[in-house]
Amino acid sequence: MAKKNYELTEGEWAIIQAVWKNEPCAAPTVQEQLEDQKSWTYSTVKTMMDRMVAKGLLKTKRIRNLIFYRSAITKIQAQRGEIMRAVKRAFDGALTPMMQFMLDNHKLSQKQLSELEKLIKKKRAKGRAAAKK
Amino acid sequence: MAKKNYELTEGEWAIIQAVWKNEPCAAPTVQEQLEDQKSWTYSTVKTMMDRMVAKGLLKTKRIRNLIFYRSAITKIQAQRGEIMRAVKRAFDGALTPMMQFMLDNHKLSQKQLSELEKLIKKKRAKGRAAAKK
DNA sequence: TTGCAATCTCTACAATTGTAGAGTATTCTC
DNA sequence: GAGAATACTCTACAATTGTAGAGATTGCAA
Repeated sequence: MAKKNYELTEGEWAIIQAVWKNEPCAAPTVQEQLEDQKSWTYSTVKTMMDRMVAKGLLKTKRIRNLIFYRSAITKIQAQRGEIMRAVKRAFDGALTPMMQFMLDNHKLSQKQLSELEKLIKKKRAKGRAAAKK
Repeated sequence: MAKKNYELTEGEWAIIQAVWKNEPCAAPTVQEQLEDQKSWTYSTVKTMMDRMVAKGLLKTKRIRNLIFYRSAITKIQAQRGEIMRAVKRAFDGALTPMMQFMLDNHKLSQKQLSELEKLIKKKRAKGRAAAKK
């Protein structure tokens, strides 16, 4: 299947995070989970969840008269979607400029920087190894 | 002034990009600019632009019977907003994990990687210098 | 001066998103 | 088995966003 780009709304993010943490789970569980972040009523949560099912973000299984939800996309997919969205809109789809922007515009600590540096080195090494093969 | 976080919609991004490129400019100009990307009528563009004025994303100056628009926020601000949005929703507000994700999940070329590495080195050097002072 | 072209104003409408009440069904408890 | 508690269904509504038509204005060309 072609990898679709998922763009979740604010509310959908809140809900799917709760689902990831608890799946499979029923709507009331999710509502309780979110109670202090968002003060949504059960109705609100349920409505959103059902809309998310319609969109293919969640799926359900009914057991007796209870409905259990689980996620239909992974956190990775959702994260990728969010990044793609940002890079597409704000950086013409070019990832490196976006990363540069982040380096320049958000103060990272020395520790964070060195961590990133390490990561990049590792990536580069891996890339070179693959190229040699 | 407190630095507000701007979150533009898809359409607003298209429009403000055209404005940045041409400001100060009139609505018909913007509409023409976008004609092949988006096939929006003049009416559509004008409506969106006026809504953006109401939101503080654009500002206007009327000269005789023409209305000139210019941006009320910089590209940097808008980019920052887009990134903050992503990092907040998808990475709990933590920037480094987001950058790590990008490194891991989007294949960057050797050249891109080494460029980033260089940038990080420079940042670190600068950071250390500042610390010593 | 009369009319056309360019521009603006006003109004509208559908889809999406956040929000939730009211009523219905099911199940547990006494 | 009746009432209480729990979960579900259905319906609705306001704000935002994408979309645009119809009509009013105004300034220039003939």
